[in-house]
Amino acid sequence: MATLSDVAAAAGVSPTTVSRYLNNNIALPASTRERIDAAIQQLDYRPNLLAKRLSTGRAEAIGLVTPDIGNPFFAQLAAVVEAQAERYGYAVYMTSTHGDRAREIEAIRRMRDRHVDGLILMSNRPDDGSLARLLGEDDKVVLMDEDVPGVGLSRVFVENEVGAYRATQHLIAAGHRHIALIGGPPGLMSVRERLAGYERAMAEAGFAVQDGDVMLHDYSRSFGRAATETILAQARTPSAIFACSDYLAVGVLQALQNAGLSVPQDMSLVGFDDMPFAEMVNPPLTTVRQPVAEMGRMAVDQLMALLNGIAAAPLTRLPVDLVVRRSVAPFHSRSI
Amino acid sequence: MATLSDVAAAAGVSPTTVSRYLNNNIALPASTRERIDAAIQQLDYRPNLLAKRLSTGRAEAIGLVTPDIGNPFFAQLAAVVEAQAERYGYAVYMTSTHGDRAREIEAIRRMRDRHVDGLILMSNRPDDGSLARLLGEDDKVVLMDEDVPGVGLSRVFVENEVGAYRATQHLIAAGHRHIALIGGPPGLMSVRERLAGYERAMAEAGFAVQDGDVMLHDYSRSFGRAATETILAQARTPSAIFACSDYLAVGVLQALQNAGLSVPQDMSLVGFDDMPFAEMVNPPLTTVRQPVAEMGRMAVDQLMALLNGIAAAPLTRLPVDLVVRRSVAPFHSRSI
DNA sequence: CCTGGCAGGTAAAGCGGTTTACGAAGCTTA
DNA sequence: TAAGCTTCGTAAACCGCTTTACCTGCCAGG
Repeated sequence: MATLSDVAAAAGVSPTTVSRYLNNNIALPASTRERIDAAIQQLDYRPNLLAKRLSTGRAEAIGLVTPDIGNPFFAQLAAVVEAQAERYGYAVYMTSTHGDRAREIEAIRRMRDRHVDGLILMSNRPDDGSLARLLGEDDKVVLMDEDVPGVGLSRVFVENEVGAYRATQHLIAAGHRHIALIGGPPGLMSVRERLAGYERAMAEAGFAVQDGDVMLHDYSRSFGRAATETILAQARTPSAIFACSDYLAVGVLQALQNAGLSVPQDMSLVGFDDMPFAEMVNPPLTTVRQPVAEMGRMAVDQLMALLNGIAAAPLTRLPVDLVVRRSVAPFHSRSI
Repeated sequence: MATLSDVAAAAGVSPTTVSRYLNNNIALPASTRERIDAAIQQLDYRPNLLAKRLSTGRAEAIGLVTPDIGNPFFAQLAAVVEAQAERYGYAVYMTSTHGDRAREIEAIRRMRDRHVDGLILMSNRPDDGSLARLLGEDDKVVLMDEDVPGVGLSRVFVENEVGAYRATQHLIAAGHRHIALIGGPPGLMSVRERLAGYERAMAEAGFAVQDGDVMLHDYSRSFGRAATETILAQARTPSAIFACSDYLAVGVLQALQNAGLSVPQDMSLVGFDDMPFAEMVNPPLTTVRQPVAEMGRMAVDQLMALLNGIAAAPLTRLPVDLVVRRSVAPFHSRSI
């Protein structure tokens, strides 16, 4: 590989000159420029980024920490983040934490080691304070999707409360009065907010939320299934379910199918996220769409602002949309 | 940030000593070791990887080039690759090419720039030779899932032909004699091989493959839909379809549903890939499972072998499995 | 008492860039 | 004609670590 010095020698100038020329901080006459360009061309010179980075202290890379890059939601987000980062000329390091504290910490370390200039962090477990402590010392971090309470970082979230409110309202408008909620880990911001939206809609409509109507555990398909089975075993079953994620909703769907019930005739269902598979399941799922593309872009934009020393917005809330498909039907009394 | 020299000064030794101690190539008495350890501890020293890399020339990172990290198939693969690379102490740079030649080339460039030590490359478009030319000069590259003809690189593929053969046989065993195939881009290795497996099964059973029974275009849902519409418009419609990807199969499912036909009663269907959504669609899709976890692991293992100067296997073929769900029924003549 | 070997280090030259500070030559301009 | 400004550049330190080659003192063996 040709180095800067090789180019300089070939062009008959000093390495300084070539470096400054390439970084646009020197004015050179056309003849010199041409000699340098020719040398670069001829030697097929490409700057060694490792050296550049050491020298400038900038890695021109960001880190993306996700719970699981194999999950379509995070994968989509990752795709957008990568595309947007690329527009700024930044590369993206990705790492999956698998809900593991050690790996979250490791990812943050990597940033400190100048592996990356900044970090976009998605967590999916309630923090016990250790993450907050670790992040407290950093500032080139943007939190996306889920909160880490107690740190003064820039955040990009969606309107969880409003989304849940609309989803519940949609069910209420269809005539449902007894609506169950199945949600993720208690303590997680998204869960709290979605629960709050549901409760607000129920309260405004004057409907009671009873014991056993709210089941929180995690955002998995298997919990959707288990929770549904529990619900069906109750004396008074609801006529509709609001599942706080599409994964949960698919679990609900499976449990209902196993029980010989059909959606939406026997049970109405609304999900959250609008995962790619939401329109492929049967029936196509009515759900709350998260603006994945915008989230990713916004997170990168905020991070770039931080890296350039511009104060980023402390909190961005992106709007969600109710996507009406075919998993909700008007309420009609029937015997389950 | 504390540097190596700071540690050395604090421990009363030279930087050389600290460096060699940390890299295990010096034998030191316990007292010195303890002084160095204490200094590291106290200064919270973490080596600057950028400097280390420049010095050693090793990035301890690999690149993963995928057509689209937002696609669940590639996302799953990415997750496995990342996990496996981590076990070797390597970080992963990911980039999506969006089927774009320029971005593929850019990704390969990045490796040359020593951004990464090696590359795992997944392409999804037939190469016109430009990729092969570019790769011809490299050797720390492993090809996964899809071929780039004409380069002498290590490859990790699945048994496409066998998978298609089994899928077709499964339909034949159910009594189907007229089976259509819907596939991806002609010219792509996976397409050619899957087509070959289908043709072999048909030939062995003594069934003709007729004009209009094979439709190739791309691996998208929309083509699955379009191809199915074309098939349904034909005079003689098949009783079963083998879709060369689950995305295609979902498109087929939608087109059939739109036409008022149900699967598997009116049409049997087998997919390929076993995407996460394959068991969520209705009916759950019978499909050929690719061993995603093994592919990813194997690709990383091969790459690590290359990086350590060990010759990697030129070609690894991983076995596939037919996953029987509910989209295939015994043939019975009926009027469509 | 000399020699050789081992334990316990160190100096210094990279790796390939960036950046600060400085300077020579040539041209104006008063 | 001297002062001053451009124009066109350069020398050298530095980023933080690795690595090669070497050095010093001490002890054992002959």
